[in-house]
Amino acid sequence: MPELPEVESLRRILARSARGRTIVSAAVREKRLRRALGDEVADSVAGRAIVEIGRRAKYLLIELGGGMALMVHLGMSGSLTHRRDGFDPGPFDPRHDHVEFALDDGSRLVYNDPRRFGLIKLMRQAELASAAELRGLGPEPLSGDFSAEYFWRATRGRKAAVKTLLMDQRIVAGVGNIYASEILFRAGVRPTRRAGRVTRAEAGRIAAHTPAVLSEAIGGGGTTFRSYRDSRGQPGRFAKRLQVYDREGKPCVTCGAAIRQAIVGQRSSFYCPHCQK
DNA sequence: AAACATTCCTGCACGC
DNA sequence: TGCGTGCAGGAATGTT
Repeated sequence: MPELPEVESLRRILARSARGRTIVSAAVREKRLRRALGDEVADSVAGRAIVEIGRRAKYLLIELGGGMALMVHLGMSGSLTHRRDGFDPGPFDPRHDHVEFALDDGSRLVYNDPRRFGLIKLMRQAELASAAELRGLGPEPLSGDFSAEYFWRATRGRKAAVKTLLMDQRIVAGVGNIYASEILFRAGVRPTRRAGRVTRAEAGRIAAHTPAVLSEAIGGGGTTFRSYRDSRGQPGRFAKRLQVYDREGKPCVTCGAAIRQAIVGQRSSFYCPHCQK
C-alpha cells in the first residue's frame, strides 16, 4: 500500500491535525519491527512538541521539539492513524497497534502494522540527512529533479527491466509497485523492457508521467488496494482510477486489449500488450 | 492457498 | 587475481 502518494497524503493530513500538538506520553507494545525500536523512544519523545511533518521518498519525518525527529516507514502493511474519541477502527486489528503516542488534546497517534515490515526510528534532526535510510535516495519525483535527461542517463547500459529501475529508490525516490505499472502504461513502455533499450523519447515520457501519476494519486488520497487507510481511517480513492494494476484480463482503457500480468524483478506487473511496446 | 503495497541481504557473474 | 558493480533470488510476516 504505502508508496509516495499514500505517505504524502498522510503527511498533509497530519500537518493539519497533529502539528503543534505535544506528545504527552508514548507506549511501545511491540518493538520488533523491521528493526527493533530502541528502548529509549517512549521516554525520549514524551513532552516534545510536533513541530513539523515532512516526507522524503516513502519516509514520514516528524520533527519534534528539542532537535529530535521520528522517522516512520509504513513497510507493506503499516498505518499511522490519528484517533480521537469516536474513531472507527475499521479494519485495524488492535493486536497490531504496536506504538501509540498520546497527544495533549486527548487524541492519539497509533502505529499499526500487521506484517511489521515498517520502521520507527528516533534520531537527532541534524542526523536525518546522513541517516542510512535517506542517504543515497534518488531525486524526489515531484521536485522537478527527476528529469528526462536524468532518467535517460540513469538507464544507459543497464540490463535490468525498466520497471525495476523505476522502483529503485536510488534512481528515483518513492515509486513502488502499483504506480510503476501505471506510469509505464501511460508512457507506452512495457515493464519488461531492458532499461538500456529505452529510447530518449520513452525516457522523456516516463519522466513526465511519473510526477503526473503521483500527483493525481495524491489528489485522490492515495490508492487502497487491500487494506490501506489514511490517518483518518479513510480508504484512498485512486484505486478506481488505476488503469492496469490488478486488471489482468480486463480491457485496456485505451484500446480494449486484455491487460496482461508478468513477473518483473519478483514483482507482479501489469501492462497492455497493444499500447505498450 | 497463493499472492502481497517494501526493504535488506546473500551469492553469483561479469568486466576492468 | 582481486575488486566493485549489477542483478536475481530469498527472507522478514500476517492476511485474504
